[in-house]
Amino acid sequence: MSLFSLTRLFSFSIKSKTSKISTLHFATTSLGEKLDAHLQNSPNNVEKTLNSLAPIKLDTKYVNDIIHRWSLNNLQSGLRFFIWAGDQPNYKHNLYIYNKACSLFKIKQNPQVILDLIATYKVEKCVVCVDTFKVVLRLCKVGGLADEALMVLKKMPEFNIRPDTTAYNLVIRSLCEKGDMDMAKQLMGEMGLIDLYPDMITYVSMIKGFCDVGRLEEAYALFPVMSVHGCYPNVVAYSALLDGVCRCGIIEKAFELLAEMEKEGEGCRPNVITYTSVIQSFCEQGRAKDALSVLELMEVRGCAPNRVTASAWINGVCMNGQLQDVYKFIERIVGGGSVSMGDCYSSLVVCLIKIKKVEEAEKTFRMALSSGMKLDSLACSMMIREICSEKRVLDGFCLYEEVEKTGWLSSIDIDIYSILLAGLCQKSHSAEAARLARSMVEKRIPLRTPYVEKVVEHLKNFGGKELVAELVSMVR
DNA sequence: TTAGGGTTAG
Repeated sequence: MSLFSLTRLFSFSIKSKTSKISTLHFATTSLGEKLDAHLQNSPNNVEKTLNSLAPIKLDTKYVNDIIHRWSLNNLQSGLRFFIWAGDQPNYKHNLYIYNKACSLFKIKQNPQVILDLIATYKVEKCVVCVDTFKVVLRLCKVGGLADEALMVLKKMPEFNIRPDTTAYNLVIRSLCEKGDMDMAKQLMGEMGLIDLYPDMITYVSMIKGFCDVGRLEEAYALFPVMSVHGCYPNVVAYSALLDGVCRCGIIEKAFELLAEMEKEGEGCRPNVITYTSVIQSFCEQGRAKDALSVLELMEVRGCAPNRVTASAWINGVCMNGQLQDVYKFIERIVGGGSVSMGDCYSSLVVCLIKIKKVEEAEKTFRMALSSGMKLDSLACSMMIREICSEKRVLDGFCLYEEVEKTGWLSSIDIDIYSILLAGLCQKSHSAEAARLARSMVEKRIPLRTPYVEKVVEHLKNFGGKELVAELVSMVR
């Protein structure tokens, strides 16, 4: 089928979509245009102009639109608008918009823009406050600009602004993420010079930072220090340390820490996620026996494992080729009552596919299906996809129909439908293809673009014009 | 939104 006739089939849906988009765009940009005009008249001191226009009702979409426009032709003003906006009452930037600003203003490639911005504030004698700086620091943090964050922090006194604990924490966190622990440590020490004290957030950042670079002893050493300063370690602090200890593979220390957390009681006690992370970490290092000990420990402590715990363990055992242990384990964990058989077998099927034991995966899948287990959507998607990739599209389709009969296929990966349909068409299984196409139309499941031509070519002869048109109108 | 968490494909 030619591209032209395909386009004609599409034309209705495309037209209606475009008109909707352009109206929307127009509505938001008209405000932006107004702002443009004002700022063109007074390009200096953007903030003053913005304040004179206030109140402007800000939301993420509006801010997104403005920074988008200005990043193209007026980068500095765009950045200044962004900083200004982040400090307005009744509006806060979210992480999405910070990331967006980072990429639009090319902060990472050109960190100098941040320093230029501060210099401009100085020259134009802009009215800035501690919260203005915190928006800048947050932008640095999101962009991974630890050194620039530090420079910005050091500039604050020149504006007669005293940084607060949050400002310090933002910079310390940036330095920790960069792995510059010496500077982070130094900065933590400098807080005292202006009568600030590290708080729980400072300490957790430092613990995590030390662990990330393998300086475990220094992470440990923070615990007595923080207690002396009235910051009593909580489960967050302990978990950060535990995570570091696990990643370093120091098994005994991990058990010691788990015991200590339990002993410390309320606020420190490990929970299901704590234990599961440890199990996962041990499994990754091929320590299935130790992972099992953790599982026993959580049972003793009355902390019920969940499907993620089970999955971590099954994954570990499969990767180590100890498949014979898996079935015993599943019996055991399901016996505990907190995880279903279907969840365990779903994880098993996924693992088997990952280690390329596809035949065993299929056997397991069919066995689980016939014993009435509810397999999850990932297991179903991966199994069917795998069968299709072996050129057994009809088998894949039969399995799909079988699973569908059970009534729990609602969340299967929608790409699978296109893969099946295209495969059926290619192999001229016309009756099955038409059946699947009708069911896709009924469920409003879109046909994926790359498969359109192949499917349309075949179905127009066997499925009927109406069916094809409906299918094509839903392409995404 | 100043700290933290867990699995899984293409």
